[in-house]
Amino acid sequence: MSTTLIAGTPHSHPLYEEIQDEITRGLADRKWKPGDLIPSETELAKRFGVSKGTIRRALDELVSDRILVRRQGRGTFVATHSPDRTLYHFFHLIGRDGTKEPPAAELLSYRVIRGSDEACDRLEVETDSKLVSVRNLVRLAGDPIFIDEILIPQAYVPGLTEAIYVNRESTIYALYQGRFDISVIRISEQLSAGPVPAEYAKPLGLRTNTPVLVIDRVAFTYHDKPVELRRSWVNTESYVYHSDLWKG
Amino acid sequence: MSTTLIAGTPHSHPLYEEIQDEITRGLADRKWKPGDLIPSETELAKRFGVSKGTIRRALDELVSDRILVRRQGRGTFVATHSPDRTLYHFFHLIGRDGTKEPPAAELLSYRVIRGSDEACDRLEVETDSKLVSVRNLVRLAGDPIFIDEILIPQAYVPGLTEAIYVNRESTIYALYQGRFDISVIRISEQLSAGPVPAEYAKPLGLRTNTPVLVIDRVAFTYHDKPVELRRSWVNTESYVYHSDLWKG
DNA sequence: TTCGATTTGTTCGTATGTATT
DNA sequence: TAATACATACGAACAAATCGA
Repeated sequence: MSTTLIAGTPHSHPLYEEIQDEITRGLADRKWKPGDLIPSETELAKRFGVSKGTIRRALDELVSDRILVRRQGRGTFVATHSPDRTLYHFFHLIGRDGTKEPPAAELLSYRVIRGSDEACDRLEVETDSKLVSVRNLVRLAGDPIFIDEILIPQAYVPGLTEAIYVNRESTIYALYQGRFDISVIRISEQLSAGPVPAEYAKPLGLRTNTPVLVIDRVAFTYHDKPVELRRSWVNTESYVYHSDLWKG
Repeated sequence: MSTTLIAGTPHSHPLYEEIQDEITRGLADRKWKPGDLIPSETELAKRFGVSKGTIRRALDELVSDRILVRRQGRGTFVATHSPDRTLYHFFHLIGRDGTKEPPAAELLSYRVIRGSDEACDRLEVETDSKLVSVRNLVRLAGDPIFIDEILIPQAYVPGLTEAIYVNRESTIYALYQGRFDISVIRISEQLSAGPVPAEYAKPLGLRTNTPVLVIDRVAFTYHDKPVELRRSWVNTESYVYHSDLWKG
């Protein structure tokens, strides 16, 4: 109806995509927050002036992307970074025998720095922007397995302090979401191998130059906006990175 | 309507799942082969005695898993291992600058061996089964980047010879599919870091003990049946393993 | 080139089943 | 129990792409 058709431009978007965009915009604008119940399919159908089937079609992809969660008899909710979601969706280290262990982070350093050109570029913020830099030693089943270096624009986490960071419950992504309204919904990782950095050999209990897995991660929120950079150095003696293709 | 409802047993499977299973069975049994046109939605609806909507629902997941491909105006086809599919779906090495290069394999050795207990176990074949073992040096943009060791039960590729292997067009998975009716539809990989094996240092142009990325892959066909093991040692100086989560 | 038949893509509406409150 | 919400299934209509006559 409001889909104005201009001659020559075959206005390719189907209705359900437009509605999907509208809903995603509502999520990005925090009209609906993680954990919230969004309007029922019937209500949305009324509001957008389309059939229930079209609403379902619009929600389908958001549900399969784990941005929304449908619960029969209750409603449709905005997904949250519950421990299990973060653990089994964004955490890919498993034991060589297939076992999963919850990570336990120990803070090594917490600083505010000026971002390098490359970091600012990848985060799509101005050059020299202030970034919060956090380094952790992470243990699995008690053993030190990897070291994390996290970079996030300070502007995205106003008021964050070392104390708040350390005393958080649950994961970092849950902290971003609960306290700063930032929902990480997608990550992109590049993996390579390299010698363990000199200063990390000791905390990881490795000899100099031992090969470690290097994981470079960018975390994105809605509309593919990058919000966090993270580099991990992993001792892969007992744990490996698991990638299942396809499907999730 | 024909879904006979027995009191107490809440006939757990929805209709579209049953139909999905039927179709998957047809694929596994090679009733429809890769590249084939499967019956139209209308025809399938008639054949199964359900509505077109239910057929679409049944096909949806197979399409999103890239097992089937829909083409408007033409029909629905069984997916094939076209070069681009294998390259962009099962091949995850990209340049550090994001560039993609087609891999060019050079045969190092082709043998038939007795599988180790572990290999036979992971391939779900009898202990001591004969396996074809292939080793390749793979170049990207002309440079030797990684080495492959492939293991596949000989029973799965009857008549395969070194000549056939070397003279194949396109990828190995396309060979499995075109000549041996084996469609790889899913792979599972475990990544770790380690020193380059002594015998591979030279062909890869690396110094002894240089860290390389080790990729352990299991390839599956329909019904999660494992068909191939593969281990790769990758020089990650210029190329990295890319993993996008989520979505494909 | 045009036209019609076929096939998938989109949208609508309705009915009924099942889970939750 | 009743109301509500999602899940499944059916059927119909038209749009868009394809292909051959």
